[in-house]
Amino acid sequence: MSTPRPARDRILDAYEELLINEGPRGATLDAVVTRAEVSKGGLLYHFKNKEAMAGALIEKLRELAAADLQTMREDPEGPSRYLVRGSVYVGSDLDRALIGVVRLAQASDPVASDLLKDIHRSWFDLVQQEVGDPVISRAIMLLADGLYYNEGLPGGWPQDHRNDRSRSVPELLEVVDLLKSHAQQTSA
Amino acid sequence: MSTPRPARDRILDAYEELLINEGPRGATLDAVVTRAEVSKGGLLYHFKNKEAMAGALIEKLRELAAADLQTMREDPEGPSRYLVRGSVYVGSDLDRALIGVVRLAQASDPVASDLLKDIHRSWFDLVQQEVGDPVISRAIMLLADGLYYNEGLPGGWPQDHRNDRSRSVPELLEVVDLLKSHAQQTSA
DNA sequence: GTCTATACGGAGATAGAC
DNA sequence: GTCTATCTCCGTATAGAC
Repeated sequence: MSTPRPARDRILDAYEELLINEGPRGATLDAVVTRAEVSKGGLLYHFKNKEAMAGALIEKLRELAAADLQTMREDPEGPSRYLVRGSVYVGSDLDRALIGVVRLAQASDPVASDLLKDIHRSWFDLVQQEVGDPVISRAIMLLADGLYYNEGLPGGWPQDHRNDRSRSVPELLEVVDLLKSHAQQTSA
Repeated sequence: MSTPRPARDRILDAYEELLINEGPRGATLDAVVTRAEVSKGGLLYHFKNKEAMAGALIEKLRELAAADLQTMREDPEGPSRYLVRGSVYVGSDLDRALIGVVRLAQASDPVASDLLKDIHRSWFDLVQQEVGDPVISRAIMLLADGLYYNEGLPGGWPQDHRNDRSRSVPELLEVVDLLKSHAQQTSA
């Protein structure tokens, strides 16, 4: 007998999922309500309106991202490799919240955009601390961004399945190492 | 006395612009109609419905992309550098159509996704012909993708204005050259 | 804490006048 | 070829019952 998942959590998960798969347009209250198996009134008890629901998702991402940043700082492989590794969508809580909020940002939600900006900047700062050279750091960031968009966003680009995700990551990590070592040579 | 721009063109331009700036959600018939300065009936004379309007934009992109691919093939700097150069949004016809269609794909339009897939694959094929190594080719593609998303999509990621676009491109082209030269060493 | 009923507006689309 | 008028549906939100 597992306790049924609280309605509030079911609602937020459903909203997140719909944002990812259908986009902001598809993430209507009706759709959320159906997916979460609550009534419209039930939803609106937990979240005053749609904006409040988006706000809750954004807050959730803020917390998950802060925790992840700490992990990134402490990762023995270093921030660059951690970042690229983490830029393939595997459906973790962080992945889902992140892509959901990206969708909101794409729909011109300024709070969502601001948070993403913060997160992205934190990543960049860590990478640059490790790598030194800002141009190489930027190239690594772009590589990770491309990866995220390529594979994580349904319809963002083609998900080109010739390149099997799991196989291609170690190869990309070698490219990252190549770039890092070049940055060291330059600074020396 | 310049002849007024035909209504059909004005409509398509307005739709494109709204897709880019407001997303599919904001690109309503009402909004298009206002921006293009036609009536709703006028719009629906030229395009039977919203889907037809999207279809026209997709066709427009198909033609622009085909022409661009030819240019890419013939560019003396080679496909890789051409691609990265072209991956900063400068508001060309191709840029605008491309981002517009990306938005449609994000809203789960399968025709839009398919076309983007084709375009992306064509780019990859040219890059790989030039570079040889598939992993390096992929890294270059990802770099270009990241660039496009970073700078081209309002809200996609942060547009981090610390990195001035125009200044950063030549630096990134050097990274591309670095990757290319590494691919040659590997194959030798 | 969750439900039903309902008001309200916005968006897509049709019919037909000019 | 472009306009106005109008219909319908869907999505958000409120009120109030259980």
